[in-house]
Amino acid sequence: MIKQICNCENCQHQLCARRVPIFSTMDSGEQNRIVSLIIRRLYTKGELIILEGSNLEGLIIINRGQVKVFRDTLEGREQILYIFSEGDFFGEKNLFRNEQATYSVEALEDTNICMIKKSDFQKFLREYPDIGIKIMEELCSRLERLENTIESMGVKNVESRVGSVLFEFAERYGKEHQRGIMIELPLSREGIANYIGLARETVSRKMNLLQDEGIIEMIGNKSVSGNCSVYFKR
Amino acid sequence: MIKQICNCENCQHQLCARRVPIFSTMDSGEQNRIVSLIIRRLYTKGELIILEGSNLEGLIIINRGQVKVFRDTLEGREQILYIFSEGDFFGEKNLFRNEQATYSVEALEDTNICMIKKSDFQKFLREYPDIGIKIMEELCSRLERLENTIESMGVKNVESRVGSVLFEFAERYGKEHQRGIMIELPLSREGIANYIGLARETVSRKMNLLQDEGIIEMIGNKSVSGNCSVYFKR
DNA sequence: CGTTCGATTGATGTCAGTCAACCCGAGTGG
DNA sequence: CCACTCGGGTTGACTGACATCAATCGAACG
Repeated sequence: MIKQICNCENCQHQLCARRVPIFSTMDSGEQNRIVSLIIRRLYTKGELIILEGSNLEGLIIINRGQVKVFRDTLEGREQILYIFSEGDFFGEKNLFRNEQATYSVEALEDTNICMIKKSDFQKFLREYPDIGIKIMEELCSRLERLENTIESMGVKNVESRVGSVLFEFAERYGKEHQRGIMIELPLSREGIANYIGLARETVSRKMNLLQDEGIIEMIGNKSVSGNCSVYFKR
Repeated sequence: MIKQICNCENCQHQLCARRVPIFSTMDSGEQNRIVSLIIRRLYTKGELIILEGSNLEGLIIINRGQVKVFRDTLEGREQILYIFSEGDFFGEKNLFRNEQATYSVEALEDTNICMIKKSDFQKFLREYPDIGIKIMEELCSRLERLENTIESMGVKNVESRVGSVLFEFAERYGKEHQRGIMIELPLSREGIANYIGLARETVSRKMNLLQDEGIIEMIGNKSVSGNCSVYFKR
């Protein structure tokens, strides 16, 4: 069996700088400079990476794993804002302003992160405008995703909202399969509910409905170790 | 009486480059270079500036006036995403990617805009990384606003959603007044409804409720020439 | 085998959307 | 000056969809 990921410190560092889209335009000498500045951390599933209201020390990039970004609302509900995985970054809001985090971040699975201190990163940003452009592109696509979310939340048809979120997961994590696109859901029913602002029971019901209509097919409904999977049919 | 705004072409150009936060870090020589590249246009109230799906030629900056950014949904509703006014910019999404506009933009009042062609702007961006940083900051605060919107849409308490949007307007357009913060609403009831995803009647009812509770006070309810105003009480 | 936790299902209540009527101020035109 | 229309705002009654509450199920795990 081939060992797919080398676990030594150096390779992980390399991976981080090389795999991440925002550094992709730099040559390897420049990437090495970044590598030398990176601080690594490992979080286990369920661990809190950032607590809403705390201070952020720098830009955080996910090297391996998956996290949810969320807020706990006054009403006691949890609103999930983003699901981030390998290559995604966060903490960018606080690179310039000195404000507290506006959200909490929790590891959905065991997760390796790389951190670049605010001051270091600012230096790079001025030296390599292309990094800034990459970040802008990413921020723009996040804006677009949030705009889509708001549109679909404003338009109220709950069933299509559930469909949309499954479709979003299919695009990001789906694998081609003869029966359709196979998705390992990153979230439980409750998680999905918190992502799109519904009650968990409603998500349950609507997913059954989508299955009855032949749009999706659920497999291993119950938690087989992680969440259930879904086929998005063609 | 002092003429507050000079209407000659040059001054308007100057204003545009000087007033806009994203160019604020440049010295006047650099600003003049930008000025020379700007294309100006005037739109009258109600006029469409951008149609969803059309091609964008560059970055657009609002010099004077106010616009709404929205999408027409399949269900026949209009979802307003942003209200932009003097100094705000849009079209940034298409500076790098060559995609069609994902929203329409309409002038809410007579509006002067300045446009910088995509290619010109990209050059500036690479020359002055600070511009990029300013844009990133602005994109981040838009993200934050959308995140707030999503949280409040997900959390469903309709009355506080109406309150939040009034508070947002108060922060952006409010003037101090002995009775509270005076806001000239940029949107009609229907507009507000389309902004936060409610029915116009519901907005009406909830605003009355907020008034009964002594949180706001409405003046000149009916359209006296533009929209009604509101005091946000202390 | 019992416990736990997520998912499901059913019954019920509530709140916002919808439909319809009406109000009111502003134009308009005779 | 008055009658008319027009458009936004308001109000009331009704309805339906989703939240809520409660019970049950079923897989995983000790």
